[in-house]
Amino acid sequence: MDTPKKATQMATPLSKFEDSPVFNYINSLSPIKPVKSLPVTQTFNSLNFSSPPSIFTSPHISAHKETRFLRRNNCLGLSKPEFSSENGNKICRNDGVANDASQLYDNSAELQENFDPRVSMEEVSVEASNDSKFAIELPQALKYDCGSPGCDSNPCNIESNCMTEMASTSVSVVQFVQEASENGASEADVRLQRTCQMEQKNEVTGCEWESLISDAADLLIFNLPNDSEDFKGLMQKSLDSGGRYASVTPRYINGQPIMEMIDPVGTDHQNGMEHQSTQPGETSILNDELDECFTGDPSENGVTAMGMSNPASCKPISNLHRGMLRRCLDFELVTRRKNADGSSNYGSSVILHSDEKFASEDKQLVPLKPGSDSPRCMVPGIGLHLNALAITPQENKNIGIESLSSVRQISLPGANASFHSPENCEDPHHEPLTSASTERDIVAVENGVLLAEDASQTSAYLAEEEYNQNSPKKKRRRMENAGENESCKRCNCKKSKCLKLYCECFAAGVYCIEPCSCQDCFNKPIHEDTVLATRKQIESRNPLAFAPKVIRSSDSLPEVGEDTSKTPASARHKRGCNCKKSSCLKKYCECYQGGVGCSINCRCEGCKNTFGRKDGSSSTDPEAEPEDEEMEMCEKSGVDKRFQKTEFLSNEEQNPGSALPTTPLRLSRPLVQLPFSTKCKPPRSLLSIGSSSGFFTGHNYGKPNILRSQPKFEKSLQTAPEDEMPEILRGNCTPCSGIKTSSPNSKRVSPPHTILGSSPSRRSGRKLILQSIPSFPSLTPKH
DNA sequence: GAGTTTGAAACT
DNA sequence: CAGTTTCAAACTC
Repeated sequence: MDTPKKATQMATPLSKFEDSPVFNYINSLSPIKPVKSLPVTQTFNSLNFSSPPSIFTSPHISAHKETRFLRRNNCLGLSKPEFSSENGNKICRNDGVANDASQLYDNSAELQENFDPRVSMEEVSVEASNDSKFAIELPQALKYDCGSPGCDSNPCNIESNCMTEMASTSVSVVQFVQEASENGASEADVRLQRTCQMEQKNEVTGCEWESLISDAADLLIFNLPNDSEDFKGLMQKSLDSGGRYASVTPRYINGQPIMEMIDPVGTDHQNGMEHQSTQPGETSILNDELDECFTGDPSENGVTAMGMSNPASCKPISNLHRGMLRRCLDFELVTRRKNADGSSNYGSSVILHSDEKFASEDKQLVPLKPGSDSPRCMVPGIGLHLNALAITPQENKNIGIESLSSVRQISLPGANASFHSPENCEDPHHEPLTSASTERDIVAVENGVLLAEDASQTSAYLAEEEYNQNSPKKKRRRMENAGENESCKRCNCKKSKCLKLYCECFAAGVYCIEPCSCQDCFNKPIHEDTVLATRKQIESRNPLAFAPKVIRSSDSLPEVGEDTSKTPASARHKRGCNCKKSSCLKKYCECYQGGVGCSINCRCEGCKNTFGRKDGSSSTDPEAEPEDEEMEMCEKSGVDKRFQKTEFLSNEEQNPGSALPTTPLRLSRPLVQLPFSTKCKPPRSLLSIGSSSGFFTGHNYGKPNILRSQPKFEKSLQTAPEDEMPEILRGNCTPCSGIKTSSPNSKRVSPPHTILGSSPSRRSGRKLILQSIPSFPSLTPKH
């Protein structure tokens, strides 16, 4: 039914594409048929930055990423919307929300055009296959992505539905979805199933898919708890599809693989070999992103993906999951919490969002990678937001081991970690209570919308998480300290039961995990209620209790004028310190610890804060005082400070504006994470952040990296000559700014400084995020 | 690793 | 709001 239409539609678009020089170029490049499709995709891209086109658009990695994000978001949104509402249109819209695609969706004609290219792609690849496949093909492709990991027929259907929706055929899609949900007998479904089966044969596993499949109908329904799982599946699917799309297009361009990907079934026709490679690649796309984060080399992604063989397919899937998980960590945590032990429900939906955001924004998700990094570190270090990240590592491990099936587990451990699962501590990750909660809230409340809102939001969520972590300087410290070794280590509370701000974990909004040496700890998922209640109490007393302590002076702080000059980062400690003996030259001083200069708010005595004295001497003016000592301190802390500052800044950016106690975290997280994403690589503590940061682009990268590195740097710096340190610090400043900018919503949106600082635009973005995001992670998580 | 120092958080 | 106590991190040895 739809297929014929599509075919017709396709024809038009194809012609257009063919006309385009790009198309011709592509054709010339790739002997494979797909070439046509490629050009088309590109054209689409140019035409619409939106998701569908983007998916196909191979062109730029970034574009892909974006597309991924968009798509993911779309998918998510779609899935949710679909579930929530049966209207395909709505779904499309939701998808479109994140991306321009929405417009496309809105306009059937546009959609068709966009789709057409895809279809054309499919056709090309599938040509042998029936026209009807076109419509199906897209879905298949999507499925492919999802399915590659191991899709079940059902999942495929779902995916296909999503894809179709995503693609364009809102109506047809809807029908498909409905059919799938209802009967799953639609032709498209059948084909999809076939494709999925094919894929399954080729690739292995799709453990999650199984669940997804089983839940396909449910997914449509999407109920909260269980939905989470479904959501995950959906999200994953969507994500996968999205990611694949993006990746696919390029691949197509590069070679047939893409085509294959698109047409699992048809692809076989073309080249089994390619298929494998492509599939892996596709699946790997997301993985690649993740991997990129891990490896830090986006460029390699493609290679890795390609390199991945069938066996890899499984891995890729796992990777995908990782990405999903990572991104979703927070959400998962939340969901897990909700579900409590019921591991079954993941906050998948939420997670997906987060993941999507991360992935989308950053393909770099690297943060995810963090997982790859040392899981431990990730978990512990990350803290909340970070936690998620931290968790991710574990997740990654789990994922790797468990594979798709493990997804739940992974998600649980990783994302939820914080939420943890049932096992409080065991969950290694603390999870950012807040983040989890926030995620949940978001998911539950905003659902598709939030998701759709986009990566930016997701980033925001992440930022929140980060915030949580960041806000607690301590966490960073831990992270840093633990950094490499102790990453896992957290608190050592003995009397506070980890339910007071004395506890870094609690203060950070994360659950205590194994690394913690706390006694009688109640800051565990098991005691979620208690934790939340306590948090509320504390917040009731001091709404900003969980807000980041360091704020960007420029933005929120009134102090700004003064401090800005003082503090390198232009960040200040909200309350200021009361140091009397440390001269604000040790970490006892929160200002120093935070890498910010002391401000008017400080009541410190004998302030020698290298970052900026209360008097006005700026950190930049270290000479003023004991430079030597300070320098050293600075260096050590300097690095940290940088991080902290950057983080703080980001936080502040988020928070400051927020200044709102509750919300801040979320914001901060996203920001922080973004920067981190770039870091992906090594920084443990930051890992989480890094993962999030992945979104950010260049600027962010630098910052994130720095942040991550901090811990290491600190150590190294400590040992290193002072001179170097100062430089670093100096460098940090810029990085920080960059980070700031990037951090908030996502790199894209904001320009660095302006955004961070006071720039309204930035705020607006953040605000949006904040709004969408539940207030503090900690509180929300539970209920 | 144990003990001390420090300053924030919590309490009054 | 100020003073005191409690607490855990930071620091030192």
